Amino acid sequence: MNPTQKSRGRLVDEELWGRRSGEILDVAATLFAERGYAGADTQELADRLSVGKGTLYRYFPSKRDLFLAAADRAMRRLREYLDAGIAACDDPLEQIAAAIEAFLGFFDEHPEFAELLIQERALFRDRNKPTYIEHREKNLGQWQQLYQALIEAGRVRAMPVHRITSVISDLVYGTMFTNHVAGRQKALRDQADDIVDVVFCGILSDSERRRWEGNR
Amino acid sequence: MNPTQKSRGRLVDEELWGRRSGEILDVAATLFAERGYAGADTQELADRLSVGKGTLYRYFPSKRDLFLAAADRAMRRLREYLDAGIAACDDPLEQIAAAIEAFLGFFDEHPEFAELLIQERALFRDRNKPTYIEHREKNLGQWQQLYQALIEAGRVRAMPVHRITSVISDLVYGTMFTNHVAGRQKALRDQADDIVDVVFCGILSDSERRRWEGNR
Amino acid sequence: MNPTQKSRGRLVDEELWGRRSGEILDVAATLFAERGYAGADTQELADRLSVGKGTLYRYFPSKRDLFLAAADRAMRRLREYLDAGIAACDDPLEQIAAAIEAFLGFFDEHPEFAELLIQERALFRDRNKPTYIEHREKNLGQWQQLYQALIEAGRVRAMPVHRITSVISDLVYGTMFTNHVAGRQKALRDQADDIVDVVFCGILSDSERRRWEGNR
Amino acid sequence: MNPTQKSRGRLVDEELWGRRSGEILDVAATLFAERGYAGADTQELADRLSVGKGTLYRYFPSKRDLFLAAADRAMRRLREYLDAGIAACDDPLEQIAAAIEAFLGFFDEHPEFAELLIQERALFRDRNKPTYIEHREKNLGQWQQLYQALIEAGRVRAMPVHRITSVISDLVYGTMFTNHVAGRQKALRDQADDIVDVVFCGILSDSERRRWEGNR
DNA sequence: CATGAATGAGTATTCATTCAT
DNA sequence: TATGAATGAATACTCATTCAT
Repeated sequence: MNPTQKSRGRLVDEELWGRRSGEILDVAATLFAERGYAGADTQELADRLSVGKGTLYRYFPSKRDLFLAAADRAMRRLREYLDAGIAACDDPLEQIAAAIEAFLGFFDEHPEFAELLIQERALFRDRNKPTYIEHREKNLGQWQQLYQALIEAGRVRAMPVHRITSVISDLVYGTMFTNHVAGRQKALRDQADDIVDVVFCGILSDSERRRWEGNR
Repeated sequence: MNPTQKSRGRLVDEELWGRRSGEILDVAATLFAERGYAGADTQELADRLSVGKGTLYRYFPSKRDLFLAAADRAMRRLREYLDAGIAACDDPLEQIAAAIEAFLGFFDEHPEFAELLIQERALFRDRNKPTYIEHREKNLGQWQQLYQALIEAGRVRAMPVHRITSVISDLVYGTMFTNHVAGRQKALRDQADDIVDVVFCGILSDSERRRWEGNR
Repeated sequence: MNPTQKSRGRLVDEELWGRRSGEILDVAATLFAERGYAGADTQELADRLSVGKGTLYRYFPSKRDLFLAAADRAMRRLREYLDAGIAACDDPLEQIAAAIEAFLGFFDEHPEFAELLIQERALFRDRNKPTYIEHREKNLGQWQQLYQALIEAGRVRAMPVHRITSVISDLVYGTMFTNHVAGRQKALRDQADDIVDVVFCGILSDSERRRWEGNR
Repeated sequence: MNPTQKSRGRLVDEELWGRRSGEILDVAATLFAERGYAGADTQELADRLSVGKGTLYRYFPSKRDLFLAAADRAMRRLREYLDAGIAACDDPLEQIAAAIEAFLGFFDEHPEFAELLIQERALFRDRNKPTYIEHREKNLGQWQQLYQALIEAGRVRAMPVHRITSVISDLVYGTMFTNHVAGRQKALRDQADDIVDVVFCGILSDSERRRWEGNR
């Protein structure tokens, strides 16, 4: 049992551990979404995974931790999905549009993750920050840099960058929520275009905009 | 026990009924917000109201119904609050701005109602439409008429009106949620101004907007 | 609802409460004795009492509290039993003999109470003092006064009174335990006589006693 | 693999077996005493011994057997300890005193063994005789012979020998229990002296003893 | 009408034991 | 032989709801 073997052994174990954790979280996310947190029975989760209930507790110390881990996993996946969407564009403005569409597309493909985020805040009101807010704050900085650069390049109006990030963040969250709860009413692409159109250009006519800006 | 007395008696009863229902819903809304739906004990509700537990069940057939009635009441109050805010302005654009600020202000004053809406969807996933969505759809028509008129008056750009209502609705919901969950970071007035600024004028510079619109 | 009625109502309630508590404790003591603490199922207790499980928890906040209350009740009953036994005698020495016999007789009649005391210490090792020790210490003073008087009257040898109380207490506890666990091997009366004979007169012959006392 | 090697191998194995069993029982006794039977986790036992959980089951078929073996081991050690104490004296009466002191001293040095005996009866009520009672009965005969000889030698009063053995056995058990549970209140030596004084000489004064014996 | 005592369904979690490696 | 990952039986406690008074 030399260090190499040991190390290899550990690697295998860690891989196994990570794989099984992931499987559990995937199935758990779906179950939580289907039944709600309270309605989700640990026994059913074990049955769906074809493992004993005790095994679940070897990986996650409680149902609550399992839920929160699933929510966290959802946000990591969202991040990857967004990054992939953004990377497909070169122009910063197109990156913004792509991020908006990717955000909505992600939750459209994974309604169970939308459900997780909605439930988390309702059930674990004691947590300082829900998973969603935490991830949002983590990404804030890079968006603000991007907007700052666009302002300096004269492509975006001069305004505090946090105004842009706040409005867009809140808008996409609200849209995701409404889509999930009330059902999406139009093509995803069109929906993203609507958002981008309003956020980029505003709703006022040119003449009215001049008047409105003059008044302030 | 003549008809008159009976009728008067009924009137009195209905008044009493409505008053007590209202008291119950007020206290219930606060309790649900403090403890969450599951954590809210009917016994504690009865204690806070100084009535027996059985009495609650004379007014509402179940805890669930009580919760949903409280959520519905919150939305009625929101409606009244918005109407009052809108009525203070004459200009349609200012009415829009006022409605946005009133919406955020309402939930700022009544965080327990924000909590109710958040919890409702998480807990009663079987309901066709959450209270919030139902009320939103109920008010949709009048807003669309208002935007249609503004477009015809050349004050708002020509675009499908649902685009405007969707974006604004989702944006204020998302903002309300974020405020409630993560705490509001700036003055309510400034926050409303940010939203109005972006929605009315967009974020692009004049030159960039022309280019962007040219590309479509 | 004048004070008298109220008072009467309360009395009735307290009576009812006390009666039901007592019934529960009686049945619980037997069940704990039969099955042991861990083996005693709250459901079975409820069944034997023909009440719902929830009712038990209206009277006792936990299984543990129920057990401890039953142990405490056992000690109160022992005390009453001892007092009755002692009261039947006038002569102090006969009172001592009577108390010893009563102690053994009590646990002979109520083996479930013996079981309770034995289990208590094994299971609730965190308690400062088991019920038995607490009651024992509570009664210590009066026995010491009695022995002191007997010494002053020249009926008991001059010696520290705590020596007498300790030895007798430990002896009757040990005898109770052995009887309960291994079964009593002789008539209760004879057993008590054996104890009294040894404690009162010692085992040494007269000559040997003189030698032994001379050596010290 | 010739017979000799095999034989030697077996011998070695048996030694190893015995040594490891002993180690396990030592650690187990301490753990059971610290946490109680139910609170003692086989995992923690394995950890303290730096072996796998499965290994424990190669030595003892169940947790219960492990506990009982530990209790049995405690009694064997007590026996050795008593024998050593007795062997230090020549005079039978002094041997009795020595045995009493040794008994109390043993459990004073090994409170974990006291705990084991207390727990055993509470938890394994199905056993015919607890370990303690079994060992006690095993030693009964030799003590009775000793007392019989003392009676014939006129050093102990004429009385049934079982009276003496019962009283002394029960007394030392009760004292051990009280010491363990409530804490010893005086020097071990003094405590033993108290017991011996009462058992040997009784508590009555000479005159009262004559009267008492006359009455019977 | 009002009460609140009684109910009992419903569930997360633990941990001794097994057995494939 | 030794291991420790996997198992699943077993159980106290809560709290919405009922209904006799």
